[in-house]
Amino acid sequence: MSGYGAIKCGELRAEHVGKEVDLYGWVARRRDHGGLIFIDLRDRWGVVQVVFNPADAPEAAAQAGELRGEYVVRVSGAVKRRLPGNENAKLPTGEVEVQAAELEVLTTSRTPPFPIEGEAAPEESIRLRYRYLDLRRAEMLRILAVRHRVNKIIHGYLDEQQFLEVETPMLMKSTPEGARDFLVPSRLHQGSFYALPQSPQTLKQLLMVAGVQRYYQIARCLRDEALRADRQPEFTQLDIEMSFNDEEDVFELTEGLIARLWKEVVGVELERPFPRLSIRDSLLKYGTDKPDLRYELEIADVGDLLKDTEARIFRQVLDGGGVVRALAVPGGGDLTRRELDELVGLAKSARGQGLAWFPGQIEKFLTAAEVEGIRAATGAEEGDLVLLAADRRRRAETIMGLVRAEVARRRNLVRTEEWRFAWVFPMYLFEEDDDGNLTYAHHPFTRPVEEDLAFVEERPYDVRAHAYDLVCNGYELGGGSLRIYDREMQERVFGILGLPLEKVRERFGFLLEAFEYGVPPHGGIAWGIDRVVMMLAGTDNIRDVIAFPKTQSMQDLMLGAPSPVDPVQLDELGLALKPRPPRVP
RNA sequence: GGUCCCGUGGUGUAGCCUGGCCAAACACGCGGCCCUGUCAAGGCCGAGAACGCCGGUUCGAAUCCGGUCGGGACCGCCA
Repeated sequence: MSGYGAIKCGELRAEHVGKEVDLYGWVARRRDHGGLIFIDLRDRWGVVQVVFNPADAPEAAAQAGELRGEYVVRVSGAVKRRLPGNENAKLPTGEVEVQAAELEVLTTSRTPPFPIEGEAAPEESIRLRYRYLDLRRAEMLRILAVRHRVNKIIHGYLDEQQFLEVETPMLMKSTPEGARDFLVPSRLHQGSFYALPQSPQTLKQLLMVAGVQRYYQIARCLRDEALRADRQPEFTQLDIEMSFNDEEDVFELTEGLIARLWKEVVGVELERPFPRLSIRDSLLKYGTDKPDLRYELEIADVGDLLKDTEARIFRQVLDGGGVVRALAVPGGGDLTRRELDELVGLAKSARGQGLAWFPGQIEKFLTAAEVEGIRAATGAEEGDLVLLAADRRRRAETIMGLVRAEVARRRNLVRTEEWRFAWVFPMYLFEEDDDGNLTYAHHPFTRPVEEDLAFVEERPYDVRAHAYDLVCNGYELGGGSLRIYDREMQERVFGILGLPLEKVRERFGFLLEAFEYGVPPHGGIAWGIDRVVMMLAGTDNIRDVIAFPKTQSMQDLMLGAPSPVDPVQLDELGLALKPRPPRVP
């Protein structure tokens, strides 16, 4: 076989006219005229028409009658300019065709379970079951190519900037915080487990101690958490860390790379620098930490305006320490009851009580001054509808964030051609855990804004961090922080977190020890490469940018994973399966 | 842990709300025959689903109800 260097089907052009070629590819279509037979031959580069004419190649023409979809063939023949009037403007190869002299069927194919040609993808489970056929579709090969290009540009850019790519282990150590780990039992150390990396976070910090100074890695990360349209258990990060830097260096580097990617992959010149938005404003105005800025619709806090309200639903929430947030829907006065109910349903899906609105149900419980105040705060104009959510702060934000996005979508307010990047910065250092206790928002090594430590005792949740997220069009594309390098500062933070040094040592002793040997100030960022590729490929689904993804229930429908294993394997590992508790009907 | 949507020949859909006219329609695909310039080729003929599965309601269920399995979206979760 010498087809490797052969010309590609999809690359044939008028300039090749007169050449004798060998073509290798898949049969995309057969048009059999009884005498003449046309074959569309497809490879990764595209499709070209092959003509079999019994008058000049009877044997090949006879064989061609037996061809079926997805047969893999070799065709040799001459590239010819198509007869005038027979060109196909829809095909890049449409000016030419190959006059077949010889046909060799390399392999046959069963009728595929779904069409490889054609735009519409079949149901997801079928695509995943036959992923190799799904990937054969031009759209999927195109996305694979986008991903390849992204990786290549990343390598090139960071190499120019003198970054060193370093690989870190897949068999790591489990830590109780963060996402749930995937565990790997140790055979040699029975009863002990490795953990697959959630991210190379601690290792890249050690590489800074090592003096690498500029590190990056396109790293596979694994988290055993619930899936979403933009989340897979296995995903890929561009992990970056540098020394002697501040966040401005991270922003500059990142923006430069993002700008290059957008320019080279989709031909878009991005405006820089990216705007910045504090986490406080983001949650308040957009109800999310990853705002979509392609539409306005700002949420307003109207709790103060209602501090003396008689309306019971607001009274109760406000007295209970909750908040009231409001959003004006431009021209929303014409929303039907049904549409309003759907928005209420959205609020309920976030476990909220619902929504209030005016003009409408809530108006009779509010004073004219309150209504006017809220209208002013939300910028509502004549004919607008004002939606209100009253709840605990975090929940009210979630509800309003969902409502804001839904309203924008329904009313076609999203400027879909725009790329609205922003840095969410600064972020908070601490947050409240489920039990109302203070915990870290990112990880315990995130560097606080030093001046804010002055009020850490009184208002710990207002302490800012040198931490940032990169967002675009409602997606979080990456996040990072500067790290604490000063021992005193680190111990102080542990103290505030109520983490006894002993406890910390158990988990992160290796890191703390390393930091005793001359640690450079450092910080970095990690991007979700899958999401970057999603944006550049124009899909809203992470499964489309991963060659072999898992379903929402974390199964691989093609491999049939996960699967039970041979008891012998379990025994070798010193593992025994617990009987499943019987189902209680 | 929870909420919601979807599941009809190989594929994509219609039918389901308003049960009987549905052993189920349409398109593509598939098989056969005809056809020397098509390119979503065309023409003729044909095969193919008892409606994911289980149970219930009913004289009667693809259609209503419950459960279950599979896929998806979301909330929680994802330092």
